[in-house]
Amino acid sequence: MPVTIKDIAKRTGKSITTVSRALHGYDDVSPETREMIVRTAEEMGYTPNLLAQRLQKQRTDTLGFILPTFGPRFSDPFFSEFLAGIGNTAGEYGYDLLVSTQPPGEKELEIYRKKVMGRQVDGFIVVRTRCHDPRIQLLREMGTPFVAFGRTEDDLDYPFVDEDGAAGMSMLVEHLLKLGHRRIAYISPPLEYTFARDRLRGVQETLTAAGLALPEDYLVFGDLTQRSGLAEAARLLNLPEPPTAIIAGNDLMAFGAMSAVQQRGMQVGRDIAVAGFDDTPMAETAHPPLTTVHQPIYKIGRMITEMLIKIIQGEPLESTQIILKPQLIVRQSCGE
Amino acid sequence: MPVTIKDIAKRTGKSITTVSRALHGYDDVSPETREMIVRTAEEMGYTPNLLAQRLQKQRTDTLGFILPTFGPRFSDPFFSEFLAGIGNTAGEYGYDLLVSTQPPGEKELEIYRKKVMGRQVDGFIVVRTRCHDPRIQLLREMGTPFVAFGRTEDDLDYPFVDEDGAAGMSMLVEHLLKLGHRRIAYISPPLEYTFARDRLRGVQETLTAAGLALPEDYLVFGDLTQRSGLAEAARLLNLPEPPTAIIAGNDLMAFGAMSAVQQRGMQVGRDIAVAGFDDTPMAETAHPPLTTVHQPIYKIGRMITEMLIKIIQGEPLESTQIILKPQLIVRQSCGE
DNA sequence: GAGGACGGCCAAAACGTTTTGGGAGATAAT
DNA sequence: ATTATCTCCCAAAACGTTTTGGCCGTCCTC
Repeated sequence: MPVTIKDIAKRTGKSITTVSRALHGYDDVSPETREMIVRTAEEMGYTPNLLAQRLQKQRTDTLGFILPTFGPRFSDPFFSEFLAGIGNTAGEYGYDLLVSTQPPGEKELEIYRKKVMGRQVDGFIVVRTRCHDPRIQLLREMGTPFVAFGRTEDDLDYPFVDEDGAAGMSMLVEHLLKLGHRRIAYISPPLEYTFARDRLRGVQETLTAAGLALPEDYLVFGDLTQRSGLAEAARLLNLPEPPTAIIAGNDLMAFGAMSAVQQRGMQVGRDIAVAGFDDTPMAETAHPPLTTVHQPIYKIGRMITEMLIKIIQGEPLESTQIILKPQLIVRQSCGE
Repeated sequence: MPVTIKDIAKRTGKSITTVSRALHGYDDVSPETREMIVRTAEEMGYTPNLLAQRLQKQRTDTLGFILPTFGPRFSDPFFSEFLAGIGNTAGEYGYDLLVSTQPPGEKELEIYRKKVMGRQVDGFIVVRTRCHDPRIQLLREMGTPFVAFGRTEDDLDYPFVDEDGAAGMSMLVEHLLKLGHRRIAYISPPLEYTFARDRLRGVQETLTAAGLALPEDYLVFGDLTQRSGLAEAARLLNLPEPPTAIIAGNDLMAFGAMSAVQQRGMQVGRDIAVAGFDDTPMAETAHPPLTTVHQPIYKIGRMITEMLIKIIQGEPLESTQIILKPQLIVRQSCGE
């Protein structure tokens, strides 16, 4: 039903070859013929069949991205922003984006394999790397181009962009120390994520350097959601000697922690300090506005996508392993 | 480089046809040959080339979804949840999901057209319909299967799922009236969206029915972000006679409104009531927990995807236009 | 006027599948 | 012995492109 190149050939009386070449601006077709072909193609509403094009070209011009969803109430500002970054960039470069949703686990790898081996994508974007990330190992084995957001702890050589979470936490802890806090607790994301270890290390090292430590009961673990931030903060506040400052491993848990504080009638920023990590858009308009470490998620999405496209196209990269310096954003949630 | 069906044929000494048929379980190949072929295919690590398969089958098994992003700091829990719904469902049914990001406007329609005409997708999911939605008109014209989240005001016959926003707002307003509120303000999303008119109508009609009205200066407009909720609520609170209750057209703006209230040292739920719409996961853990109207976004994503797949596969639908009854979720942000 | 260069065009192969329409040989029915 | 019916298999066409290699004139050059 749709118009093919063959239809145009028939209509113009030219060969398929000539039509194809005319439409692609080759110079071995005369200007008049080209003009004529282009015009009829337009009239007939021709759009190339991308499947056929790709089969022939042996390239898909498609990037793969697997969204690690957790349960139905999946809602993380991190991902919408990141997705916007990679989506926009891919679009600008003429690439499509194939998105799958899959919680980490067994079937996850199967999807990666199938998309690659089925030649559905030219490359992958991997997000939220884990310490020993099977996805990275698989992609390396298969020789598929990919770029990751985050490092692993295996000493693998692969392209990534990451933010120096340890440095970020360090800045944050120093800030709190300077404000006089001595009892600082930390709600950590699950340690299977590399960024979680990284951030925890930053907290611990900075405290140690200051002659303090992170006591065992001041280190609790959440699952990155607001709900768990609330629950864990509540536990911290119930301690016989509760902390005067709570750092959360991401903004979402920090918001939860703020709610926990407020639920007991205390005031965030005055009675107790709360800080996050990520600087999601909500951090600015929360009450009180959240002190946090900025992570340019959108920009990282763009960078990763551009790197991946360059790799796919065989262009050289200036640097394949980029670690961004974090930036501390001081707002009111830790007081003055 | 990758293994093709031809390689298997060569290795097994059978024809391409037989290999293909064996792998698809046709019964005109003997059990022994089939077994042998399947085994070697596995040994050789064969994965069918989906491009070729699709070109031949004239189906893509892919659904299209265009994420309407607004600027780099795009972050809306609505979309992550919706995306999870459609992504999971598509995956279960063996469909891929092709996601583009594109702000509404000129180029938007071009993308829809290209994906359809380029035979990249079998159908589309349209989200956040507008009153006169050019996307719907285009898709209808092209005869592409699609299902929308939301209605339009043109009287077009197309499949959709929507929630009865007017009824939801009605319940919310009644709740506030019952609590004694008489000065109720509304922060509306842009009226180009059908759901915005719907919700506004619900607010106005219910107030009118109660012998009240929505005065002009109590009706303000935000852009669905938390930031604009904060700004507009601030304007409302600056009025000579400020409202005692603020309803926001979505949760995100409600959170902003809550911040605005708290910034002036007032207490949400005691000094002033704030309510939202959507019941995003954050509503539950905000402080105070937000009274809002529940919208089962994940489930709607699932429903829409299932409907679309049925349409594509030519199966009959029980109902093509579904309007869900909303549910009021009373929490503490409007007091007792 | 022979040789070469060039401009404009095209047939055919290729990409990796699935499907169509048989065909060969064995067994069963007449 | 002929015909019919299976069982197992295959060659070739098709899906819609791009690319390869070459062909046929015309125009120039010596």
